[in-house]
Amino acid sequence: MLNVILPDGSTLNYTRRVTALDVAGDIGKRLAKATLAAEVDGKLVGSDQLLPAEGEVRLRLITQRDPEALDLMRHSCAHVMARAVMRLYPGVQLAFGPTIENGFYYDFLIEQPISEDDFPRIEAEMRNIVAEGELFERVELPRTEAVELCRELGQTLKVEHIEEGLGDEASVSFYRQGEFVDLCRGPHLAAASKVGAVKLLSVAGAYWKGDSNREQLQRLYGTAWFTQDDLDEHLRKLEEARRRDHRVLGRQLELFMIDPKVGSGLVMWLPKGATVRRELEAFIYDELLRRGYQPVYTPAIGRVELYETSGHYPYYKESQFPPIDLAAHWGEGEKYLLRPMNCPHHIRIYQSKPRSYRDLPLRIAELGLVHRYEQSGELTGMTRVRGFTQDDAHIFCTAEQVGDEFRGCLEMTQFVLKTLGLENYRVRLSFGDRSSDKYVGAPETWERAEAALAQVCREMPGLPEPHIEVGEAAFYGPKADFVVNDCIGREWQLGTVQLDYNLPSPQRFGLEYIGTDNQPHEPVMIHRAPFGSLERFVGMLIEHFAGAFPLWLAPEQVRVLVVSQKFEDYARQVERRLVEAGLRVGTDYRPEKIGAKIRDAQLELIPYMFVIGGREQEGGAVSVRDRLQGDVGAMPVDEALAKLREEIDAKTVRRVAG
RNA sequence: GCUAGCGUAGCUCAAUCGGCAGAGCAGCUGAUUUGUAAUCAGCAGGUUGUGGGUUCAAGUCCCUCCGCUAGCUCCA
Repeated sequence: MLNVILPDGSTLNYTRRVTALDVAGDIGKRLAKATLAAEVDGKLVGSDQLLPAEGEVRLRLITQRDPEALDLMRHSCAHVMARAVMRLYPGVQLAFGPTIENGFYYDFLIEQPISEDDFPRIEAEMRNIVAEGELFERVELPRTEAVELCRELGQTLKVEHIEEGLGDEASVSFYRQGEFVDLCRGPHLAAASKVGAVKLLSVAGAYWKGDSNREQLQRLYGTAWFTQDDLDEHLRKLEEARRRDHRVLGRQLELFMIDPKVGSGLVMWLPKGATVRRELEAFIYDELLRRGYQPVYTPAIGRVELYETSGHYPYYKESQFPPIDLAAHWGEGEKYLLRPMNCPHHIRIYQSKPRSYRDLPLRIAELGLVHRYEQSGELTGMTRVRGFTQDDAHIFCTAEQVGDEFRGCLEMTQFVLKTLGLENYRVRLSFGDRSSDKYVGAPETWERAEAALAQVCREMPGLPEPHIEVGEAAFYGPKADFVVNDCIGREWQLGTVQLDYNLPSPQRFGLEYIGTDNQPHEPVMIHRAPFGSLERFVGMLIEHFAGAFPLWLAPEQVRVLVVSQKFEDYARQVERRLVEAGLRVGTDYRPEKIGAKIRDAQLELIPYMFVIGGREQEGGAVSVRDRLQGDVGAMPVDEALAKLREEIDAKTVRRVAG
């Protein structure tokens, strides 16, 4: 006899074999109709799978309301799409078709390229399949028979996957829908008819098993929701993201440009973007000084030997601009590298004189310009570029000081992110993989460093529980990366704090300090660039604020508008006072109607407008128009000025969305 | 780097089957002197990304290179 325990504690007993769907049917007809799958003793299974004959099982029925449901439906949706593609393109080889955030994809090996023009056909075929409403039927086969089946079906990628990827499994499962059979762990919806509103989004290349030496597949991306409304809402969000694209806003608002004649991936900051950057830099420098960092300036190139010593040149040779070889041009001279990182220069500053334990921790900071030859397909706006400015610093300290210093880095990052209204972020701890030979240094050193990082993160007030990812570390040490959510929930990987026991070692630069025992010791290095690069950081801020920066960052903080050119003299007096008070002021003295001037200033996302006409001139006042609230009335110039000053000094973030 | 798509005026876009390159905004000139999201008129703006090919004829078809977009691979 089988004893089925439901989440509310009630139980049902069966002497015959039943499926989750049978149980749902015994509870209620509507529940049975709504049931998409089931969780049996914590494991997700199809609703049509037989429960054990006897014993006791905990059963939870999954309906649209459950968080797993969407994922399940999207997975079935991937199968429906694959089936549609196989009907339309004979000879297709199937690869993988998992769910992803908000949707799913499926990888196909086909000779003939699929383009977005083909989407309507594929979608139509998918609708046919959903209308046919066939059942997803689970079939378990012994490994050898499974291989045989895939061979018969001509699915050689699946054959390879069973033989190499699923080598340990005694049996493997398939899902069958009419003529369509696919290797799949499941579970699935009971039938294709439960698939909701679907839209194909894009097609792109992908490598078989993620290996760039293997076959290139065609990956079809789609999104799926239970209702048309949910789908429409999702498409609206995608549209919203496009509207905030920093590449579009960057051009519209004249913040930055990238010119192919100068070079791909090389950002030029236009005056308005430069203003935003300058304010951020000033803010960051203030915080660095407050926290005992010592700013330096060092050159953007260095001799190749320097990077051979650090190990970066051999390791990352392919992704650096090739050395400048003076000998090749002039018959004699050395080779220089456009620096791909700042640490060697800072290390040489450390080594410029003997260091004592009294000098430590030594914190050397620089907004350092570095260049890396990123692959052409990687370049994107300001977020992935070939020349960028790291908010870099290197901390040289004793092993005992590592915890405190690491904590200090986290604290400063928290403070800066909070100031910008970026309250949602996570910390990803990237650890080494002991089984890989990619990493340098002794395993004990790694263990110690990783334990220290994890402990500090866990003890840090206000910091979310860190996610640990093994195998993501830099080759010289573990790191903590900041992944920030912007106001529409997208993730941005920004900066990083990294422990380094490698560069100070005798095999590299051989750093030393004299300890209290009058003996030389090896310091530990911390690399930290909590915002990554200014380029990426500002790119993220543009999208986060949708181009409407808080007053302290806004390139133009106030625009003085005259109702008629008759009032220009008074307006110029007001303008002068604002400029003298340190505000960034623009003016509009065109012989235009006031409505047109306001419209232009609104579209340029200028936070405040001071409107001046006869009434203001008589009263020594300005009419203040707030970009967000509209007309807020007239007030004396001093009062308006004080209001703005206060908002600037407080670095107020008034609104990020919209 | 790979796969696919794309590249027309400063910007956003049009140009039927291969048949005289066009509009709006921005710009310039003139008129208008305006009270809280677009005043009117005129003018100018182009070797259709580059180089080659097919054709009587190429923005349109083919090839090369450059660039951009999506994704993959990479990311010190």
